[in-house]
Amino acid sequence: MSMAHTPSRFNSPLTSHCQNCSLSALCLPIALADEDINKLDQIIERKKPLKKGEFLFRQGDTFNSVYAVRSGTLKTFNITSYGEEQITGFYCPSELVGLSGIDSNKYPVSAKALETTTVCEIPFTHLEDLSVQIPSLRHQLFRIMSRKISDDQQMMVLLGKKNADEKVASFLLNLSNRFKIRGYSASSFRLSMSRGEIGNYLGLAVETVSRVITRFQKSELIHVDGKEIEILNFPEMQKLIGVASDCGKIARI
Amino acid sequence: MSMAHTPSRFNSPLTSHCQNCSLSALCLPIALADEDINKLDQIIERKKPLKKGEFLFRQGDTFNSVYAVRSGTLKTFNITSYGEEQITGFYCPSELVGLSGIDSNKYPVSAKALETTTVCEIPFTHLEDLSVQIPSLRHQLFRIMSRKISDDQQMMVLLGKKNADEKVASFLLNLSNRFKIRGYSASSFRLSMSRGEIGNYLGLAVETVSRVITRFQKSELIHVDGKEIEILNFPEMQKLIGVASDCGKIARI
DNA sequence: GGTAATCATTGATCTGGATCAGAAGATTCC
DNA sequence: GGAATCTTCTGATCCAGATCAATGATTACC
Repeated sequence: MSMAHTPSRFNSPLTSHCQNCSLSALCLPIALADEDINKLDQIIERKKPLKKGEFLFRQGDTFNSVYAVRSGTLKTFNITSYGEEQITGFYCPSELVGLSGIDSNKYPVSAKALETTTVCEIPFTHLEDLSVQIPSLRHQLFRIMSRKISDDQQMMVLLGKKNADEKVASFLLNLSNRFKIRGYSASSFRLSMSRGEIGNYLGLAVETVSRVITRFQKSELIHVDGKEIEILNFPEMQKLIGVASDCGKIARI
Repeated sequence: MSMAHTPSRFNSPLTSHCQNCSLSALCLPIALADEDINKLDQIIERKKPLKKGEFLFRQGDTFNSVYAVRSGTLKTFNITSYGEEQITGFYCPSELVGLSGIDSNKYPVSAKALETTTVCEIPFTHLEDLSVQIPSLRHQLFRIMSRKISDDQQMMVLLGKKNADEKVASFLLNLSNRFKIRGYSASSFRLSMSRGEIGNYLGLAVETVSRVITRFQKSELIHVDGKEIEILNFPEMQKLIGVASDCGKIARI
């Protein structure tokens, strides 16, 4: 399945194998033996890049694979009964899209590229088979799904309890953290989604997102230039979202 | 690990093994061979009932097991930075609690009984081991986690885009459906949670929940007597939440 | 079985963020 | 390169649902 001899598919010479991929430390094969990485490498297909606005898959399509983002950004979304879109997630490099399709064998959401985006396609039946042979891969897979569940639940807390300022601050710090984890700057980055998409995701109107961002800029929490964001005052931003490191203790009362 | 000879643990004679459990068709072992159900039965511990208000586990506790609800209801919740509780889910019989703890090896939420509740404890390392031996169990486990991810995303749509009427209607129909699946009446059931807990879960004030329920009753969509709910007009209720069976098509535009 | 505590309901008022409207910037695409 | 189409921003107005307040109805607990 490796692409090395399949010219019709996209294949950057330097990252055409999991071994050489710059994301290898972040992607699935954490701490896999060389031999195991080879096995994983065998089942992965590197697809040609998606252009902005192209679909990776559509709500209702038959589920066959999960996808690891290699570069670029994707959004996943539902279409509500009135035909409007509800964004359920943004996916950055090294993140896995499509896990929600396992249950019903259809993707319950659509996935669309926000900019030019490359992904690795991982046929799920192969991944499942491989997970039997490689215990650490299996455990990693359970962990990734578990992580997704707890992240989504955090998102439910955000949507249900937080006000506009807290929502936008949480969003920016969450992105910052994801960039940091993969070695990019935590304080300075580019938003690949529009204000409208941010609002849609956070349950806010575009105008509100715009106003909050302007307000944050005026109070020198962040500096904004179009889609370029710089976080100037981390402590204040964190105070805004109420970083509660002592949740466990409070819960104990 | 079977409880048959361990008097210190709760053990109803009729449901002390997975084979005899009335939930067997709903719980994990879908379509497992007898021999496989036996293996699963070996690792499961039947715990003594939780009384209303007791914790199954607390946010921050070390993760060891997932739990299948056998009778009663649980809620899971986070404590926000201001010490208020945010409910992230309700769990009915045959549903699995605790999956979000796999990733960090700690439960990221607390789980508390809403009424007298019995659970089966399933040590996760055993379950993982067993999932290697029994492919259908492994696949079922992936499906359950995948299902949880798509359900939570539906919940995000609800919290982000729906108004009070739609939220309450969705909540009632969702419960109705879960009761129906396990063979209880879909139209008549008892709410084990308070109005306050419903509001907390849906991102609404208690008063709003109360008013919506009263309004639904006045327009003869439902009949309410305290915690007893009867759904009188399913089509209208479904219209309210916009059952869109043609989402896939709309998404295609 | 009686008192305290919690829960549910209803009414009156207030407000955060939605909606409407318009005016600049950016992008896209012939 | 310029018209058409998005995107962002800002101001004015409005409203769904929060908050405040008060009174019954249940439930829990000595």
